[in-house]
Amino acid sequence: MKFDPRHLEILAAIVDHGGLTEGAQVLGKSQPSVSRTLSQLEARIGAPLFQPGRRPLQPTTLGLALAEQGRAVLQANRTAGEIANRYRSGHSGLVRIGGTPIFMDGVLAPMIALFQQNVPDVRVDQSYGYADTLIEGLRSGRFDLAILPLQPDNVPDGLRFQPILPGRNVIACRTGHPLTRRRLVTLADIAEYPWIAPPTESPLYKDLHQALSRIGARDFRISFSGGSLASVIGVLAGSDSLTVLPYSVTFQMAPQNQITTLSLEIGHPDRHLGLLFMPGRDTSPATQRFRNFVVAQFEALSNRIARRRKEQLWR
Amino acid sequence: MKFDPRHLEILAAIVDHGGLTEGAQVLGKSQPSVSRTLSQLEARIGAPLFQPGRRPLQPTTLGLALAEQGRAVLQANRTAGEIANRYRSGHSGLVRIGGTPIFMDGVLAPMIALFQQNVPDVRVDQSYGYADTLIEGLRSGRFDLAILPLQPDNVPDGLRFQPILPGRNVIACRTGHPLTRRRLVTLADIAEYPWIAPPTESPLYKDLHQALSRIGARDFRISFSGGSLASVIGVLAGSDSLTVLPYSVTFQMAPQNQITTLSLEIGHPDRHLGLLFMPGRDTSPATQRFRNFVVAQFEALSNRIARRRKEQLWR
DNA sequence: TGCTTAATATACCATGATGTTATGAAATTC
DNA sequence: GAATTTCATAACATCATGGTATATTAAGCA
Repeated sequence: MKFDPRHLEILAAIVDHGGLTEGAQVLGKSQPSVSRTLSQLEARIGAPLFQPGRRPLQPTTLGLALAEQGRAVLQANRTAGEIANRYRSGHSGLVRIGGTPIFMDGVLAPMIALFQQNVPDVRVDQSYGYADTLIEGLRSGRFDLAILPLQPDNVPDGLRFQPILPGRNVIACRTGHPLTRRRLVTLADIAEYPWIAPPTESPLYKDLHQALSRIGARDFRISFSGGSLASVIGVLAGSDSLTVLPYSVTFQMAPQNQITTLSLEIGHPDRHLGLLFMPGRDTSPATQRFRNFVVAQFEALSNRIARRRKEQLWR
Repeated sequence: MKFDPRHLEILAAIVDHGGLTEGAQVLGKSQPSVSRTLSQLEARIGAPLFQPGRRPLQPTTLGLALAEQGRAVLQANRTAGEIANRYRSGHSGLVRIGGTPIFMDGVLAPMIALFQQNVPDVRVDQSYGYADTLIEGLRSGRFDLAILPLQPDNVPDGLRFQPILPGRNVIACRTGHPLTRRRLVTLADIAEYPWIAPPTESPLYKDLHQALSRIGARDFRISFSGGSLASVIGVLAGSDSLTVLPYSVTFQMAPQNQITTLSLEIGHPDRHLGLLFMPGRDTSPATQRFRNFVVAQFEALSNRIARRRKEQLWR
């Protein structure tokens, strides 16, 4: 024998609220509607679910047993609603992000950790990639969100770019590096040190070349290249090599006291770090929540950077 | 957010059977119907429950979580069906029987025990009463079934009577009673022993008087009266008193070896022991099962009595 | 008892969800 | 790239559900 689970729900409501009228109220239905459903149920089963001819409507044993199952249905329904609500409010779900490795490792990873402290049931799938890969991933729906440096006037068709930080690069070295003792670093000073180069596909790689050629450096020596941020930092901290890094990355890593920046101004690329996504596709609530969170975090980061600069100028 | 529990069931079926088509088959619905329900669900939630653009239809995390609740609904629904089936087949429920005390205690109680060995989830509510009470109880719906001695041509209006044993009374005494040694008991023999009388409302009481007057006994002495079967047997077994009991009762009690019967024929009342019930009222399956069981048991009892009598005659 | 009140059942109608068949579109498979 | 499987869409019928109005019935009370 097969029931309509809604009928079991209704039975449970009647039993639990002691009467047809109250049960109907709780269910948000009219009393006659509930009454008829009950009649149908009893007719289907061929047995009374309530003592017949009793006005405060007392359930039979059978009625009680079935109401129990109705409660189970109600419960499952409720938790299903909960699950959906959590999803719709962005408290659970999946965010698939892609981004350039250095930013991902240096800036975003700590933010993801913070995000998941607030919203632990949102799973974040992170992938590495450079512009072309990321754009393709967004278009094909493999990513919900990409984070990468981009020229704001060069945004791919059909995608939206939300800048979050100006692309400002600096020359980084280990703390305690000989050059950090000098108040003013000249081109001649840096010439003798080897360089760590990012992977060739990385935009930073082009930045490095551009910056060095702009300040007139030529024939610089590359001692290490192609590593992730972790290996770059590892080599940097254990040698007197120099490298080019986004300022945001060095800023975020400042507390660890492993690396620092040289006070040699190099030109800034005309790119902005930002979030890229497809405005057409209906993004999941979790993704939206994550995007808002990242934007807010970068806002905060930007403020901290500005304050820091003001302090340095003041000194 | 509130769901239709049937939709959750459908979702669970799709997930568990790996696809829309198979899910629909299991549910006994057409594939388009299930497909639309799924679309509606996704539309309501505003999120895909299955990876879009995948043909063997793989569920998302959200889909899996909701399917889990759907399974819970399905499970509750299944056990509700089980409960109903058990009820409808008479394997659970309530039987309210009323009957005359002596028969209830002496004959029916052991049968109830046997019945509940087969069908342990059927509850039996037993009440004592004599004809008028029982008839009134049946009419008012307080009893499902009554067991009592009745004249078959004197059945109350609107009730049906199903005879199960002829009303045959015997004179009972303790085993080892002085009279049991005699091959033939005469009126003079029994005159000196006191009598145990059933309660005055009991039909047995009238039977006792009728029987004794029919065999010519007058001025018999009543030493004890009004007790239930247990007290009657108690007094009977502990004294040389005599009493009148239905033969079925003494037969059932023979194995205990407490009481026996005198070979003094007394007249039989024109009543039959039988089941009384209202044919109009829809009896519960458990009641029907119980009635069938009791009838069968009495059939068997009747056979045993007949065999026993044959054996005795043979001797 | 008989009256009053509260609770439940019934009648009737409207509507909307569900089910069906027929058919189209898309993704896998070979 | 054709074949096949799988899912989505369209159009329509129908039945269950929900509503309002009203009758019926049990409980409570004088």
